[in-house]
Amino acid sequence: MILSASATHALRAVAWLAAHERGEATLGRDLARTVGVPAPYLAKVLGTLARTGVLAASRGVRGGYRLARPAREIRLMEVVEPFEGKRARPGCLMRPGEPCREDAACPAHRAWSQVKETYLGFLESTTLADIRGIDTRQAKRPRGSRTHRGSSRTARTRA
Amino acid sequence: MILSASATHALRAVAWLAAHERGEATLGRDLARTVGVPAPYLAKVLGTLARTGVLAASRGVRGGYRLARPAREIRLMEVVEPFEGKRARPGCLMRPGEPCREDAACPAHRAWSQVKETYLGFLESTTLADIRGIDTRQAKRPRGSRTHRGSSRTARTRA
DNA sequence: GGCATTCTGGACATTCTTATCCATAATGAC
DNA sequence: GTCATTATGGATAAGAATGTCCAGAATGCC
Repeated sequence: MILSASATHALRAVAWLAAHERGEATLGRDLARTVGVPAPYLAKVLGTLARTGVLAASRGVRGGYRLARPAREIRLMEVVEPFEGKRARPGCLMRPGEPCREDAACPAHRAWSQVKETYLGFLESTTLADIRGIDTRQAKRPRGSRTHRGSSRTARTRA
Repeated sequence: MILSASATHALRAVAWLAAHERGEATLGRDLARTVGVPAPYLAKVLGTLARTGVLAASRGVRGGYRLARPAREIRLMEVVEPFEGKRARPGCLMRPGEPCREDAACPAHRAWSQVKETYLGFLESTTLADIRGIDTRQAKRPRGSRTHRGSSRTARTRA
């Protein structure tokens, strides 16, 4: 997964907007339906995106959301960062919060730097136009399959 | 950050053990001190690691923890996975839970695959022996600097 | 102005992660 | 066997992420 649920919701909603740009704005509840996320929650996410300047929101009868700028001027990082916080820009593997120190060089240091660079590079250089082709709709779930979380964690009972 | 706090704790504790292998076992509280994590919590993490077969724990007077196997036979993935859960093995960018579909190919698909491969490759191919050189000790914090989290999230008040 | 429509904002509920506390079981030394 | 020592397990709490609910504000149309 890597990205948080909110960041993924944001990405999917925004990708759909990029793929279906037309004159009219898209309703929040319609976005929620195609993305497969509860509408009241997506509303929060969309609100953040509007404050950030990724989306332009308009109220009233013909209102809704649309991209604030052309798709190829919006980078994924911009969409994701407000929801990922610090996680969007990974630091040192062993001392989170501190920047990687070159002097503590070890085989793992180089490898980890490459992981970070690939990850950051992806978010910084990919734009919504690049994602446009993706089909954002949620696959219909098998009805009542709660994604099956938390089976192998610290708190687990057995093994 | 990318990795959860628990996974990072685990990594640091285990890396220290790899770097300081001697005859004796290391006490849980000593590990907690060098890693800079509250001892009662690290205990849980170490317990999980022991159940998983990464550490061998022994109780009593000369007890403590040591690596269950030689450092170069323990891969980072093995240490991290019990704490990262699904996140350890990232899936499709836009449809978390579902595997990436090649037929939905788009420029972003290739780039994202590369991110995943770099990340997975790092965890799967790096062993504790590779990390041995790292200095695991926590940098002394400026006294009362609570890492400063959660300033720019969905719930934030302004901007 | 009045009204339906749509986003906005705040409070609240729920779940997961992180962290703490304490009793208990295992171990080795005597 | 007794004792100090050390890990183990369960209950619990604080915090963040996620999700829900509802009143209110803006907008366009009549």
